[in-house]
Amino acid sequence: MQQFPWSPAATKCSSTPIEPVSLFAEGADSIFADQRLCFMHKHQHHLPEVNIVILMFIPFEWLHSELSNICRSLLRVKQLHAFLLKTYLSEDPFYATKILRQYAVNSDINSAHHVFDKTSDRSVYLWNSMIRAFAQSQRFFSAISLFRTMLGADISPDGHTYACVIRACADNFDYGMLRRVHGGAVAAGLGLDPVCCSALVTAYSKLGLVHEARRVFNRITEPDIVLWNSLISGYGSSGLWDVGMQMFSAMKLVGKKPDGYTLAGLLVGIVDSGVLSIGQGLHTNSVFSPELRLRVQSSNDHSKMSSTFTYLIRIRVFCSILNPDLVTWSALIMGYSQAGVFEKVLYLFRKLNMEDRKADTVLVASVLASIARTANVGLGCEVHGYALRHGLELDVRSGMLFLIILEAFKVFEKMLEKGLVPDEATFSSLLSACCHGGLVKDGREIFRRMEEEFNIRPRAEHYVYMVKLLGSSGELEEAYSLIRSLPEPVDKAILGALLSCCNSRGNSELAETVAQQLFANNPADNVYRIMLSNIYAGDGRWDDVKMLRDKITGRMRKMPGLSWIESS
DNA sequence: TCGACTTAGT
Repeated sequence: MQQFPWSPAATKCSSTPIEPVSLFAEGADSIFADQRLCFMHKHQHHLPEVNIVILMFIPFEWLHSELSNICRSLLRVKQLHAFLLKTYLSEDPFYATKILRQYAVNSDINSAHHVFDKTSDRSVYLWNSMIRAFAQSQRFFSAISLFRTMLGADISPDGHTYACVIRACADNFDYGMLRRVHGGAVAAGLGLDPVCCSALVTAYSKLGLVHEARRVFNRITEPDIVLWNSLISGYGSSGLWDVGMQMFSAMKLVGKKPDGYTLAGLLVGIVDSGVLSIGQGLHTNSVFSPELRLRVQSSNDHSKMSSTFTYLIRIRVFCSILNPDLVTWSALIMGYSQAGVFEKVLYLFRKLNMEDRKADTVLVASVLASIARTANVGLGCEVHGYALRHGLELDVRSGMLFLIILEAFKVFEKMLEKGLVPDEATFSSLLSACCHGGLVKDGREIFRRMEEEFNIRPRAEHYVYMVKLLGSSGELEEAYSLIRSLPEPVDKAILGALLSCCNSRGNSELAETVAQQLFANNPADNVYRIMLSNIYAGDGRWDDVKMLRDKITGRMRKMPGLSWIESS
């Protein structure tokens, strides 16, 4: 960092501490045109004996915003760290915490730990950030052991400390540890701490123990918004979105204003439950009437429920929230998209745009993929146009497959007309198109013709398409019998496709059969470990879950959600 | 004096 000569402004004011801003105002900008302006610490006791020493030509505002924004690269964090080390600020636990967290964000846990070690004056924030860094990088035992060290240190853990550890327990599916830490929090007098309790509610929900979550919630006399949201999300992800709706009403009754988290929690539950994919029929305005809710709860015949119902819920909920974030928008848009209410999808897309928010690639891709199921080219083009205008086209090509759905069969017919002979690849494309469009009947027909009419033996990829196509439309048994007609060992991609369908359709019995088979033949494959552990979790077999999880390394240690546990 | 607890999707 280049040192600048003393500025006239600085010498003039040298007898009294000055704010960087006033220094700037006094015409220093010409001198510091290139290098912002000099700063000094606001606290008198930090100042050296000389009245003013210019340490660096960087303003606090800049430094703070640099430290608070997430640094995109490790190099940048290292530069900032090196900069701080040249100043007395590196001793300050506040700045040490900021740097530590930036290292953690960039997955450099060793450097984060180094910062922690080198900081002698450790605030609760510093401890918590280090514990969180360990937990988020899946170093569960380091997190717990640091937590234990903290218990013996001369600083007391607070609600956030316990929240970090509790979350780590849930992420690690360690129910026993969760109970112990919960007990510890109560013993430490944090049993009613709002932050700690929010984490507990989320953790218990994540383990499929939403009733336990509710018990934690019930002990709090005046739950804050985060606690409400945690519980509502817990119900949503546990398949009990209707209870979530009741909590939502209760929440408004006591005057708590819902926010984006509330809505996302509700919507996720509704979307997950598949209620939205149900057709038309019932028309009513009394969205929250007990009568209607009863009807919905007691009805197993989902076809009686209508998109009107969920549409009204959504709009109501949405309007009651002032400033929905992208997660909320996306949850809503995805809900409409999956429900097939595409005019709403486009309406919200435009609205999102007008509010100066930008849909990200995942949202656009998801919407396109789900429009693909309707094979509506016009809509697809409109959304695709949106993607192009926003420079998202590179990421959404998978969503554009719907065009090939429609075109594939036309091309195929033309091929035959011209006397061309289709080959294996031709049928791959056709079956792929059927998969994307959910065209079960066409798929079956093409698969049959392929062998009978054109004398082509299906390869593994053709079976994968068929299994996906059948499985995702609920024809699990048919998919399984197709597989059983094959000689052993069955290609793992085929079995994997069926397993994935079993999981998403909630058929745990068949899923376990398939998973065991896969697991036996492919012991090194993490994907099947995760799917299998998901099944074990559903049966509360936490020891089995942990055993599998311990063998998984890297990014895949993050487990999928367990939303079906409570409902199954 | 400042930070932190809760949410989705190909």
